[in-house]
Amino acid sequence: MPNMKDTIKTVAIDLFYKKSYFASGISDIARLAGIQKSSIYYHYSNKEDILFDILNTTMLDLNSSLNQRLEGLKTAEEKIQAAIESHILFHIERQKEVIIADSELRGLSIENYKTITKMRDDYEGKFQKILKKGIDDGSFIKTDYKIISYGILTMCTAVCLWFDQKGRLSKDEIARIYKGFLINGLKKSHRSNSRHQE
Amino acid sequence: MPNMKDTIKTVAIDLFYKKSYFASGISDIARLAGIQKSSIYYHYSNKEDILFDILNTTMLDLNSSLNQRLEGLKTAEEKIQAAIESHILFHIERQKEVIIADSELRGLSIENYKTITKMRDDYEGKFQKILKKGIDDGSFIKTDYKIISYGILTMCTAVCLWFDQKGRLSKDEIARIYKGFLINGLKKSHRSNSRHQE
DNA sequence: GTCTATAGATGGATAGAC
DNA sequence: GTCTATCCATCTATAGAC
Repeated sequence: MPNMKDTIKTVAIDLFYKKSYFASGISDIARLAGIQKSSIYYHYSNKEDILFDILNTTMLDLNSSLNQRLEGLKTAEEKIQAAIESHILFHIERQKEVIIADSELRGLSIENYKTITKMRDDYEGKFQKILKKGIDDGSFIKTDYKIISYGILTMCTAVCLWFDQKGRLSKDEIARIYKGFLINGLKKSHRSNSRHQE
Repeated sequence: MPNMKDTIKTVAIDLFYKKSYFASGISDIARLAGIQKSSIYYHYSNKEDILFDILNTTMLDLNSSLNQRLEGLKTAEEKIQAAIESHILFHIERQKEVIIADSELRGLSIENYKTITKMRDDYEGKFQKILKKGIDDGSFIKTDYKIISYGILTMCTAVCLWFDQKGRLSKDEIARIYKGFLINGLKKSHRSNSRHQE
């Protein structure tokens, strides 16, 4: 039994995803929510407020998903695998919201913009910390960890753009393939390993 | 000496990049181009026509950049390196346009949408063909070449989102780092190589 | 090829009744 | 908490003079 504020938020997510924020009108939201457009303003102070609510919730949830998934893990390799998996699964499960988060930041006021990008930067920082540790302790190849963090994150973020619920592969299979590829790219060529056979 | 149509296109690229397509008005474009808004309609039949012109040119140029760069190359490894480099450099050199191309497809009519996505799919197909060849001939690890093509392409596409002209690294350095990382991820662990020392 | 003028619709937002 | 009614700004696009 969702209250009206949740209903408004849900239809707004749908609209912003399908038509973009600026192409969606308050009247569109009201029509889909089944109320008059003036009633929107009882729940939200203006249009941007709806957008901010969506982005804020999304970033908070993204961040706590990562924190939960990392709990108790020790090595950089374990951690980066868990972080990659968490990021991919979130970007599939919350497809519409993360697409909005990735494309509608221009709809925010300067202040709100800073709030959201700060959360995003903190989140990225956690990936960078893991990568740096793995490079420093010799688990990963020597590379520019900042640039590679952008690479990994944007590659896994973009899954939300092409993932198809009815497609050939499940979200878990995609996470597995990406993890394998990325870990292979991060690790050295194992020539120093004791194993000499596959 | 640009003509007025080019001027309109240039300021539209700037506006659509900064404010998004739907948040940009014909009056904004006219003001920046230094003419009255009605004069826009002498050069373009409507607002969408401007967007389509931008996207069409961008896709044509992206595609021909790739074709030129691939000319004469033989092996899958040579080809994928060249393709990655071409893709990254284009996404830095034409930053504004590719950001529009990646976020404003919803502004197109069904017909125009099909035209642009067809060009994008053909372009992606070239990457997939190279990857498949490399997997089949044993140069690359056995993996899902379609999924990995999305990974490589979206990772290199997203460079346009974070690249900073005044930043620490040049576009060539970024291309080199990404190429190294991706090739390392695509190739086997060399355990069968004759070299046993770094 | 660019102008002035304007049509006609829709945008976000507010006032005040219930 | 939702409604009706309305304000005013802005939007895309067109007509017709120069």
